[in-house]
Order: sequence, then C-alpha cells, then structure tokens
Amino acid sequence: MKEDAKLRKVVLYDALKKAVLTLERRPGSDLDEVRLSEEFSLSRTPLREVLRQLAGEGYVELRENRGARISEMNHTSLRDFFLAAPMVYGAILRLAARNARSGQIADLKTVQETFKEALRKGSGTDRALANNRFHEITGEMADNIYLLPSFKRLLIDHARIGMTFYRPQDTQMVENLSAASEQHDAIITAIETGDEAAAEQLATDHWNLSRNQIEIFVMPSRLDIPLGSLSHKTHI
Amino acid sequence: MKEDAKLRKVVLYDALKKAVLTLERRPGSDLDEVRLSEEFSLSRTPLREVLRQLAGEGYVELRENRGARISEMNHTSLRDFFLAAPMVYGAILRLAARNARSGQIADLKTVQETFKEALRKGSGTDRALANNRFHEITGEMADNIYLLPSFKRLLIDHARIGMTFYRPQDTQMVENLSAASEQHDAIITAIETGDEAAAEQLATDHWNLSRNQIEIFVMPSRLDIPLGSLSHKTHI
DNA sequence: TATATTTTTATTGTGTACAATCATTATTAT
DNA sequence: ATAATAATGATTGTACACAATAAAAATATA
Repeated sequence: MKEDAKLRKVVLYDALKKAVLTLERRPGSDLDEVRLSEEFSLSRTPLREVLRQLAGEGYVELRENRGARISEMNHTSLRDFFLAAPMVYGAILRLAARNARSGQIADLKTVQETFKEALRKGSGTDRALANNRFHEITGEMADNIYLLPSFKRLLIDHARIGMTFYRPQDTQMVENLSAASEQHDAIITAIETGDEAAAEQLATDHWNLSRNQIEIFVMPSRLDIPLGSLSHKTHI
Repeated sequence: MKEDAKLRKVVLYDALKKAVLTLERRPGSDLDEVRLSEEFSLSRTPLREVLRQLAGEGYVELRENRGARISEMNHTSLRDFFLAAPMVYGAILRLAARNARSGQIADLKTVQETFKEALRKGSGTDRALANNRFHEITGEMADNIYLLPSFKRLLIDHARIGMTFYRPQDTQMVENLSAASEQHDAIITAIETGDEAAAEQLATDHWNLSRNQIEIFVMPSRLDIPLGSLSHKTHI
C-alpha cells in the first residue's frame, strides 16, 4: 500500500486516454475533478497534474476556472485532419522504413495479428485500439521528436474517427476494412525492406481509404453536427 | 491582492518559456521546485502544474521523482530538426497564405519591423524572440490544430538555435541575417497575395538558410557536443 | 584503503483545508 | 411581471503539512 498512489496515477492516465480514444467519453464532455478523484482513489492534486499533461498531449482541453473537457471534434477539425494526416503520416512512415529496428518490426507484426483478430471477432473498440497501437509503433520507429507531437495528436482523432467506421454497416465498409488490413501488411513489408518511397506512398493510400470511409459515413449533410453530440446508436 | 496568484502563474509560465527560448536556462539544466516557487511567489502545487504543461509543450522534461529539466538539444535533435522543419514549415506557410486574416497580416508586419529593428540595434535575444514571434504568427494563421503541435515544438529549438547564430561573428553571417529578413518580407507578400506555392517555397528557402548558418557555426567537429553544455561566451 | 551498508539530508509526491470563482436560485426594485 | 441584484451552492485554484523517494554522508566491514 505504499507506492499505490503512483500506480493509481498511471491507471488514471491510461484510463482517460483509452476513454477518449474509444469515444467512451465523448468529445466536449466535462470532466469532474471530484468524481474522478473518487473513482480513481486519488486526491485532486495529482489528478489535476494528469489533466494538465493530457491537455498538453491534446486529449483534453482546460478552461480557466471551469474544469476540463474532452477535446472537441467538429467538421473543421475533420477537414484539418485530412489535410495534415497524409503529410505527417507519409513522413513518419518514410522515417519508419529508414530507422525501424528489428524488435519494433516484430512488435508491429504482433499488433497487426491482433488487429486482424479484432476484425474477425473483436468489437469496434478492439479494432480501433489495435489500429491505434499499430500506428503508434510506426511513430516510435520514426523516432523524430519534432514530428511526433503532431503525429500523436492525429492518432487521437484517427482513433476516434475509427471508432465510428470500424463498426461496419454495409458491405463496402467491410471491404474497406479488409483493404486497410492489407495496407497494414504492405506497410510492414515496406518497413522491413527499408523501402521508403513505398512506405510514404502507402501512407497516402491508407489515409485516402480512411477519408473515403468517412465520406460514406458522415458526409455531407451531417458535417455541421459536432461528432461529440452523436451517440453511437444513432449511427447504427 | 486577490487574484494575484493566477497572474503569478502566467508570469511564471511566460518567464520559463522565454528563459528556455533565449537559452537563459540551458538545455538539460535542472529546475528546482522550491527555488522557483520562492522566486515567483507561488506554492509548489500550481508551480508543478505549470511544469506539467510546459512538459506537454516540449519546453521541459519531467522525470519520475527527480524533478524537471529544460529539454535537451544534441546533434540527434539537430538532425531531426532539419529533417522535419522544411516539411512542417512548408505546410504551415502554405496554409497561412490560404487562411490568413487581415488583422494577422498586420500583426506580422509589425513584428517584422520589430525584427528589423532588432537586427540593427538589438541584442541576440531581441532578434531571436522577434523571429520567434514572427513564425508563431504564421502558425496562428495556418490554424490547423494537428500541425501546430509539431510546429510549436520546432519553434522552440528554432529559437534556441537562433540564439546562437543571431549573434553574427563574421560577414557571411551578417549577410545571412539580412537575407533572412528579406525572406520574411517575401513571406509576408506571399501570404498577403495568397500565393500558396510561393509561400511553401519560401519556407524551404528559409530553412535552408538556417541550416547553412548552423553548418558554418557548429559543424562538423562540434556536432557531438550537446548544445546545452556550450556557454554563450564559448562561441565568441 | 576500498567497498557495502546504514543513517542522514534534500527533494519530490500526495492529501487535506481553505480561498476564490463561477453558476444557480432567491430576492428586491421598478 | 420583468430585470437587476444579492444570497446560496457547487466547483475550481492555492497553500501548507506530511509521506515517500532519491541522493549524499557517515559508518561499518573486508
């Protein structure tokens, strides 16, 4: 019972991150310090430090004297997302192909198996989290402290968007999912062979597929509705 | 005397940021919580929150049970820097040309005048800070939440590198400085006319100039020395 | 003398009490 | 009845005391 506090802090940090990524906590929703501190058996002091850190990483937003909120997502951020993602991700994958270490490649393969497994019989959450982890590893491979901040910020909303379209509604979405999985395989190959050009091109393809999926799903009439206000059930 | 605490918090935040950017506090140096809390008349609780936030933005690094440090700079980060900067900055300037608002353009012109003034009779610090502010504004113009994290991280080290080469030692460096100033002017024009291609190209030119300056200055023999361990005087 | 072990000191991390601020409801004045 | 104002309640922000940890010094042991 001595160093529990530090552990609980990590638990809180991980739990909040996951809750954001999976849309368990929806964009724009409030975070109550007292409730959180009770739920995670932490006093408000370390809790607030965690919130600050999460804010710095883009998971939550802090407002003066008015508590924290889960980061917003709206049609503006979607537009910004698809503008920034291909470029940053292209650079990350190119660097990943250049710098990846064998241990990391092994990790990537493992996660890809997990992702395929999730596609077969996992939940939307499982798929989104596995996909998120896949891309996180490519970020670690790239190992560029200046690109990582934006890349990580992109991954947050990539996961949240994924939580929507990883629950396939029709045959085309199912096809897109398996296409995404095949692209992951191709990405692994490109990284393994150090083929930077191929890796960069695959990034573009991968994000184009995502954008396609989004367009099927939410465009164009719903674009003015903040994603946070849509419950999951509305989508099904 | 009532809401002073909040003010002092902002003062601390700004002071630390500036101290990092100007190399007043050197990369890798320790931050003592008690000393800082005394210096800024804040208790350690809000102080630690500020440190967490600064860590999220890349100004400082936190280590478990071992306090905060100013973010490191070494030859690896320099390499990463010049790899990431042209791309991110190119995208930022392209978007700035696309989205800039007239008020922002006016601000940019004002800061550019300040920069020129600093070149004529200001200190190295003045120049680096004015240059930093110039680029910050282009970031605000671009207005893309996914690109900004990396851009801001780049600006930190851009300023710190600048603190070195904005103290010109020979005629070539002076020429480079005035070239940088002219590029700023060209950037303003490109943004004002909405010429995205020109803006993007200018970003490349601008960073190439910076890299050039660095190479004159620290390459290649000193590359293995962490920048933080070099005092200013050593350079002159 | 060199190395391990212990004790001491300094620094970071957490819990709690209280102060300041915001949001809501109640009250008063027009 | 409506609008402005004041009291109330809920929530965030700060200070300080103490606990936990790491670093340094002192002691013991080979």
